Amino acid sequence: MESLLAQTWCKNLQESGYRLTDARRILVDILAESVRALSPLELYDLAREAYPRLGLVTVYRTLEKLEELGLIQRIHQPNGCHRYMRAAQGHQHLILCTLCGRAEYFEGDDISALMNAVSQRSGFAVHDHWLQLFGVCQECRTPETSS
Amino acid sequence: MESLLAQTWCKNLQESGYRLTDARRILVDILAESVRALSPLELYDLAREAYPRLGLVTVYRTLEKLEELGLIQRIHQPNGCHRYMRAAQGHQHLILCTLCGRAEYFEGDDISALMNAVSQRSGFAVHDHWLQLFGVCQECRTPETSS
DNA sequence: CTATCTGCAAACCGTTTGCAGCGTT
DNA sequence: AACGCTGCAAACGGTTTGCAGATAG
Repeated sequence: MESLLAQTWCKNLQESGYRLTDARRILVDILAESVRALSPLELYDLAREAYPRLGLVTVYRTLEKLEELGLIQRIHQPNGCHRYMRAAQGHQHLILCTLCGRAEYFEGDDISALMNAVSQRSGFAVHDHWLQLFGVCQECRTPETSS
Repeated sequence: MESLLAQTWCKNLQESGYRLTDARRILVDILAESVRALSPLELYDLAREAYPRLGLVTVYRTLEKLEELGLIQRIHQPNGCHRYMRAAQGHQHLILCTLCGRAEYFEGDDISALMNAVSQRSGFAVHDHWLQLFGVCQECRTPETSS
């Protein structure tokens, strides 16, 4: 039931001094497994199927800890709401399906050259950047073809 | 008092069937002039210096109309709050000072190649993208040098 | 004169905090 | 047994909506 990634995350939580509870195990399980970036509410609904007594607050507090440990990351959307997804490995960027939230990472590293150029020209000390694509994933475009 | 850009925006508002009120004139004036991306509350405070009876709600409603007309655009920040700034001309991207909100546009057009590549590889139909840099502007780095 | 715009108050939504009791370690 | 974690309820901050009166056209 519990994926390898989920197990790693649980161990990571414990080794960081956090306790391993039923609520956390279930949330970690869903997040580690998901190909979609999930909003706190979506995650809450999914988790409650397996664990109905879960509270929304616990979802927020767990997301906070997982993000702090660098296991997941917060993803911004045009509408202002946030979703969460397993963290990028190294220098990856995200493409997000605006219909279902499916998210995939890709590499696109020529950004650093651009950052330097802009840094020079504008006088800004650039210390961070967002590169994120939005679109519609294959599954959402071909409704009945894939399961 | 009223910049050329502000005049254009006012005319644009009127031609779109909106009425030109004192509140709108002042808000347009500040937004068209500003080198900083402003939060609704900042804009409200600035505008109230000239027009104390202004309500925050009017600020939101005016921002909504100006954005709808494509004159300003909503800018997302890491913390989740929004700022507003005159809209990009053509294919420009933004660099934002995380201290004062100063914002400048730059061109960086090789993004479209990347978009196509990712589109092919992932099966997503990409229809939008964010490229935004964050940093500290010259003025914020050298406090007393510039006025 | 009419329709739009305004400001106020109150609703709203996602998120955070305080607290008493429960569960891990 | 001790402390962290949980769920509830209530607070919070940014934004939106309903309304009666003011104002642009």
